[in-house]
Amino acid sequence: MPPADVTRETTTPGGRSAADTAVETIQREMTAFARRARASAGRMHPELSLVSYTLLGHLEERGGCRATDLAAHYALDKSTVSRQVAALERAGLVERRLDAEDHRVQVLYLTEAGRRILAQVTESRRTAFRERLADWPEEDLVRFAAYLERYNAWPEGASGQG
Amino acid sequence: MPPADVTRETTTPGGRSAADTAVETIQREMTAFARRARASAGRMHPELSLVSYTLLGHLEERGGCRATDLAAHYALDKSTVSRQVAALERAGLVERRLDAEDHRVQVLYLTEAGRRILAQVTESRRTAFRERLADWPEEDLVRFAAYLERYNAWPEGASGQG
DNA sequence: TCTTCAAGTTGTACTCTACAACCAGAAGCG
DNA sequence: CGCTTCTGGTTGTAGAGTACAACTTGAAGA
Repeated sequence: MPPADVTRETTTPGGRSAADTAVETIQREMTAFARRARASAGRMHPELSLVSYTLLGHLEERGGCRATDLAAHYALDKSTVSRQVAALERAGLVERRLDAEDHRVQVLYLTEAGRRILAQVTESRRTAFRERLADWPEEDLVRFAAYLERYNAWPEGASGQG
Repeated sequence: MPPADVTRETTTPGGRSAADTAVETIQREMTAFARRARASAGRMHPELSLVSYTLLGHLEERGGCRATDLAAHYALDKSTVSRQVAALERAGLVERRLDAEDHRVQVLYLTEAGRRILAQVTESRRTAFRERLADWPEEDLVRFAAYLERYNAWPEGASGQG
């Protein structure tokens, strides 16, 4: 693990910049988080997987979109989305309506049940997050949120993971 | 989505505390990250899944441990760990040695090949992270890293996700 | 019209995962 | 000692999530 050519200010006694160490930590912690998230989400909400949850969330936010848009936005294969959507439809959480303009596309909408489930899971997730972040000073919460947004703003197709 | 009874200082014009909004954002962004991480890690390093990677990493860090320890540490079923370890052994990345004391346990060690692959994937992941974080001021990197560590320090079994 | 493109579906296969049933060695206890 | 119980690990089975390839159907252009 060579020190690499970062040209930043601070360096620790070990010759490694503080930025280097921080990047290392960010990598490790993001990885740890990712590893656990899916499983623990599944344990908490067996009725709605992490993927289904985010798909429903996107639908709610957009108010309706095409399967292809979901695939592109989440970097999933269209077959995967097709099956996910089919499952959500079977469960009565989304409905599809043929586009009047283009008969190939079907626009997806949340049903009432879908909206309800989504709100319910969102609320329970919110509670869990709130509990977890309960003793953080507001200032830190705001900064952490900003960092995450900035981190995730990285374009989907780029090389960085996540 | 009711405002909920948070009793913190700042409130926005909309009557929602800044802390509330921040928690919301943290939840959304962590979820988004988790959803994408596994797939993108898999695309980047087909030779070493995210799970295998973290298992090898743990082995390197600890210098050898039991399958049960891995299962406990990562909240995985022992059967899952058993199969993962079997695959890693087939690939020649780890080796098992029977414990002299207790003939039920097999202690796992990284092989040379395992150490090499791990270093290689770590390096390539590090590069990707570095690229992604290239234009962050050092101060922000350090703070972000600290926040993540603090966030992940939440005990494994607790209700918060991740 | 003929070709090419785009949206979705279906067949197939692979990985990760959990749960349950099981085996083998260890430990405690009569 | 011998029985029960506990612990570490493997195997059978099943299900979710995913990708890739092949296909269908409708739209758009040459």
